[in-house]
Amino acid sequence: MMIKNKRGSGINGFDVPSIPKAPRSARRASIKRKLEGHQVCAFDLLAAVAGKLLQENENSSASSNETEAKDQFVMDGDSVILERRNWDRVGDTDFFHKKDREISDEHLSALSTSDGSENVETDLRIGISVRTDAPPKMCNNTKTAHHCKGSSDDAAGFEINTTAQDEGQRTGYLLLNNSRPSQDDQFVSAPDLHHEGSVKLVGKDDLGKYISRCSKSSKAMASRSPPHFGNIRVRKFAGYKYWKVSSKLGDHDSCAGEGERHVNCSRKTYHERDKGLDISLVKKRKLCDQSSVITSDRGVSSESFSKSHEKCLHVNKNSNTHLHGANEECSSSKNHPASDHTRDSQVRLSIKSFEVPELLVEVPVTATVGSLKTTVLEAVSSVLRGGLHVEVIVKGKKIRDDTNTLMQSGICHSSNLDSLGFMLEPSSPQAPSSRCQNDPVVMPASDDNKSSKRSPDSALAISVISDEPSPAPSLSKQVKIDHDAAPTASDALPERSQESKALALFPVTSADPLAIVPMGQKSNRSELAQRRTRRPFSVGEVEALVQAVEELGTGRWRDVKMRSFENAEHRTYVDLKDKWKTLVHTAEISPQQRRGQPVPQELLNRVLAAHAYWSQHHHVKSNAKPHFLR
DNA sequence: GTTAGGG
DNA sequence: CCCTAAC
Repeated sequence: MMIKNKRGSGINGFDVPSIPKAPRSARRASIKRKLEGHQVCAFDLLAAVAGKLLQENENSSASSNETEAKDQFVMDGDSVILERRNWDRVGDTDFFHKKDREISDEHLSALSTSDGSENVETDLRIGISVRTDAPPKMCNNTKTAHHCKGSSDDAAGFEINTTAQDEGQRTGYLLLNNSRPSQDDQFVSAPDLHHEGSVKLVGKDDLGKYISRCSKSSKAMASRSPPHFGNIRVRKFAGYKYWKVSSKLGDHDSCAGEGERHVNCSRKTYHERDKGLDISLVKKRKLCDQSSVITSDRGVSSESFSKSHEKCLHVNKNSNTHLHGANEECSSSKNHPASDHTRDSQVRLSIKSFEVPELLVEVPVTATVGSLKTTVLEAVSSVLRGGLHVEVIVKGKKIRDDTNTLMQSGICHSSNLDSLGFMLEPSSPQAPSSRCQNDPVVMPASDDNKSSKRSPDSALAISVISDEPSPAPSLSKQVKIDHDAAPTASDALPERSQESKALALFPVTSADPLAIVPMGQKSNRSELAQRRTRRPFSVGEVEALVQAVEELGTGRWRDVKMRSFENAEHRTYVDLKDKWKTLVHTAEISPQQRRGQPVPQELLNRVLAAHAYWSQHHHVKSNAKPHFLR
């Protein structure tokens, strides 16, 4: 089985870059991320751990009954501690007793770079303390997590328990089911998915409901039909559950009590609930001072954003109530009796789901379903391993300046919230370079500003590309066929190694067969529509283009397309027109000013000649060849 | 649907 | 590469 970048189709010996070349924006974001605060670190830590577990899970079938791992991650203020028993079995000993005050990407990466060769059942709990204004001693207030331990099944529960005394408590949960499907038929689509034909990778339920139920009756949870994923596309990967804000200082005690109760939730229930790959994240976190967010995974719309003037917030574990009255329960609202002014200054927002990086998976049609499942799992794990960070997207644009206020960013009125989106991005590009070629290779999809326009609930898409030239029609519905082989004359692909990096990023457009369908919202699709991945023209393509223009002129782009780029479906005639435009420009500037893949001067000379000719003979766009071609 | 040009 | 006006 081979997974590769879509653009790599037709290219043998696909060279997996050690560091996939992400668009500048992505790289910039990655760098920037390192400068961000604890929240992001905590967030990424969770993602990294999730990846770790998934990875292990993948290899866990042989020894599923082995000793249970019991570990703890604790982020204590600025520090991170991971305690994990028998962690050495998976080779991350060095990191996992690390207490480091510089939580860096490297650490997070280390956390998740185990080769996973050993099977370990995992049951982790993460305690995270996000310190804001609290003095250092407040770190001692961190609630150390305790696992939902118990049975030896292979589910894993994470808990985020954050405490900052001067801000009340914030507690959230990341629930990650690390179980493996025992049978293939567990990958059928869940009947309750919103969209048939799509596959969810995520737990659909609110963890709050889940845990609540778990607290009451583990039987009920155990009997629940599991969320599923399967088929070819994984549609949704993770939803961050609600968390509720209250400014009532007195509330956090009860909240903490709830949290403790959740902690005791039997891990077995997790396991029994989820077969297959199921990731549910319940998370609560303070985004910025005086701001709180209620999130749920119910859909896409952004409908509430609660901003508290208080510094106390706590988790409302009852998911059944999180959609209503959240804002009203903020003591700030109560303390300042629901003045319109107060309400106007607040934005309530419900994050129905996060968009996570797209993955591309390529498998031969002769691959087994089981191997496909493995591949998908690998894909997901790969992304999670790299860690994630959150991007905020307003009207299709990422808000990169974290210092902007919501108002400055246009996140203030409900009308604006329609175009508000969140996206999870890989913190660091995966570097599967060590893999042998036949191993599944998964790359995080590109981000750039392209994906920033993606539909907000386009959580996770995995495009499966067939090597078969003409797959069965029925298959073509589900399998994205790649016809992106370079056009006729571009076989040489001298820039191949360069391209192979860029290839790592291949977005799925909403029009693609495997595109993700918005769950609840359709109106903002245009604003969040996805931008195509940049695909530089190869020299061969340029030559083909020049040739065609020489013969057809500059006003017949559709003919050019049909003549020389008929099979290059990713090149529209507009693309060709644009490329010609840039070619002319390139030819007119000095070589020193040119950038990108060098175009042979000979070709540029032909560009200039053709451009000059057709500028003069614009009216002679007949079939007659220009004189310089005769 | 195409073309042309600005962004 | 996107968007849109103009055809």
